[in-house]
Amino acid sequence: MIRLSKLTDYAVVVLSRMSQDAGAVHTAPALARSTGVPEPTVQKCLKLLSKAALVASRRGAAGGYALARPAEAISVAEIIAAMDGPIALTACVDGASGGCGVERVCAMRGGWDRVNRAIKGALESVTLADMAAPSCTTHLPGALTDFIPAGAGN
Amino acid sequence: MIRLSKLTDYAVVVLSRMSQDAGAVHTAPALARSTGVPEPTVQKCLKLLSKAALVASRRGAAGGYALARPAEAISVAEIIAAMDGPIALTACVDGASGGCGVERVCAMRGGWDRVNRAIKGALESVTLADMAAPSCTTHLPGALTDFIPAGAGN
DNA sequence: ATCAAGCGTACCAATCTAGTCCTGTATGGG
DNA sequence: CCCATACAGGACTAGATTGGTACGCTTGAT
Repeated sequence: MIRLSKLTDYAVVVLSRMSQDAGAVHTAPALARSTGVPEPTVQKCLKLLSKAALVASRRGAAGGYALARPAEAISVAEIIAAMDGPIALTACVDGASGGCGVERVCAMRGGWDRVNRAIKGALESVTLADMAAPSCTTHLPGALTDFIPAGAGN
Repeated sequence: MIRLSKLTDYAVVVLSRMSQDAGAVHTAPALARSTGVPEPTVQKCLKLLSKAALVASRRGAAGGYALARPAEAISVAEIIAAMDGPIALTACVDGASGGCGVERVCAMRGGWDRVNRAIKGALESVTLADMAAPSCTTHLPGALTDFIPAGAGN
């Protein structure tokens, strides 16, 4: 399974929570309370997100975090890149020239690159607004089931 | 980084090596020698691949492995599924109902599913033949660089 | 019968991730 | 002016996952 780190998952949750009051300043403890994610983890997420300039931080007594951009302008690809680093499938890709000792392997990097680009495109086409938005509307009981194509995911 | 396991990477290498003599029977030690991948690892890969019916195994003294299908009929998605299991980004997706304890999170599963499907499509569109073939043609220098999001510090 | 080669399982080691905590710094209110 | 609040940054620990290895068993040709 191609695994996405939990931190990224949490980040999406936190960001989508923030997008419900876009422009408002949210403190880390408040976000932890409203999302159910442990507070230290929320802080860790927000720190990484602020480093990536996806959220704006304000220090001090009345401080907190706010979305740096509207939710429509934040892609899932950016969130993943902020949390997990560059989006790449293979170790060969991220500049590790010494990593893959087998040289003849590299002959197929072009193929991986093609896959990588397709995946990146898929991730960029989904915004935070898409994830957070009328979720309750689409999230009917059982709606998820037929949302998944037959045989997909396996 | 969305990480693909090394086993999968090795599997592609081994399979592409086998596709150079499609139809022939290759022994695990011979494949290990010709690819540079450690022999036990090759064995592990081939076992998983034979379980997934991507390669046909032949036991006994003159045994070995052969591609079960022509390289054009084997997609990267199948290889990944054989090695790493179902293709899915989040833990929520693969049937783990108790996995994500935060219920309000699940409101956005529809969004993840959309991403998952796009990724799966991308992986299915690339075949083993595409990976093994004249890849050097498509592997332009720098093509990889602009794939990685700018400022995505690891 | 013997030997080569795959099959299966279990096991160990290394790596990576998740989660926590601590110390510092800035801001605003009393 | 002082203190409480909240972010910033890093270090650290525990856990899980993965990669790699080692055994013994089964199969089939010679």
